[in-house]
Amino acid sequence: MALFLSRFENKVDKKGRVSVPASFRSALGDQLHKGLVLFCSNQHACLEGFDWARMDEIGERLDQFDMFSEDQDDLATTVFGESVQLICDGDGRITLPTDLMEAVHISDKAVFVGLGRKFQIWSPELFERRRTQARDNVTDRKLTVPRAERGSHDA
Amino acid sequence: MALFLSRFENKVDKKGRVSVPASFRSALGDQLHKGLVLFCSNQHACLEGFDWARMDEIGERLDQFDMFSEDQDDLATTVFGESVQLICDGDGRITLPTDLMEAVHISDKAVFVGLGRKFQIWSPELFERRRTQARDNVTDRKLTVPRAERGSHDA
DNA sequence: AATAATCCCATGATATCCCATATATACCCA
DNA sequence: TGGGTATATATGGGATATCATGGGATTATT
Repeated sequence: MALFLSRFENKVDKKGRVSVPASFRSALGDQLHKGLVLFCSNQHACLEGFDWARMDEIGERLDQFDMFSEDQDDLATTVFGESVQLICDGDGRITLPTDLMEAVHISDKAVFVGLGRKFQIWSPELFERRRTQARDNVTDRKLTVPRAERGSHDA
Repeated sequence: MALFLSRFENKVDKKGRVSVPASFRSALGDQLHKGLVLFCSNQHACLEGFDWARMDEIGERLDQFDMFSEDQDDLATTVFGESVQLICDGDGRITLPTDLMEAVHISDKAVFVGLGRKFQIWSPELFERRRTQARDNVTDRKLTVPRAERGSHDA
């Protein structure tokens, strides 16, 4: 499955187009033609991006909730209801919907941040803040990558 | 899995290219084509390098967190967001990104230090300092290599 | 027809490929 | 053992391809 790495700051032109980093595109492999799925993060002022395979998996995981549970509905509504599918054009660009851009304060520059299975899109200013915050959390709370195989770890 | 050993001082040309030591390359084996993953160390003024399999594994492990957990995001942002994937060219060289070079004060020479599962890249001057410091720590504190099987020692 | 979305091509910058050379190490044969 | 040759590795430079980006043309949309 796709693995998204490192950071890229790309320009957003006046039509709202941004180049998806080439390495992200190649990470998608043959999933590329299905495009990306974007939605507003619930935690941060940024967009979250996934490939289709991952969206499928999110569906699976939500299925583990009790059917008709409120939680499932809430999550499904924010994740699936709010998400958009964007196809790359011939030059590897996507056009960011204006409402999403406004929601996360992106105007003329966008930072793509690889987070492994997913990636995020930030305004450069907000990401700088987020970057130090994440780093501080990791050191303060001594977070480490969990060992293989154990059950889910959460805060 | 790859084992990185010993030290090599190689030149960095004006394009930012360095030869990856041949022994490191052969340690990578068939992982070579996927390249190396580099990022700034949190402890020292140096770069840390892993093979791709290792990165994949970290992605795998982070997957065990609940989706959208804060901890997962913090870790992923610092681990994946800060790292870069570098592919060796036909002559076994990588081009170091300028921002990484500046961060660890590498200009025209780079020292590759094998550390077993990972390796580090230093500027020759800083490494000399680090070398004596590490040696002193080991003798002062009588450090030894721990036995097998116990808990994971990870970044 | 007016507006927006998509496609297509041009450009500059950067990174990648390819070949030439130097240097060191391993190898071979007398 | 010694001398010489072959192989691998490191390094330099120029040609080539890729990528990000801008602008215009073309097609949908209503």
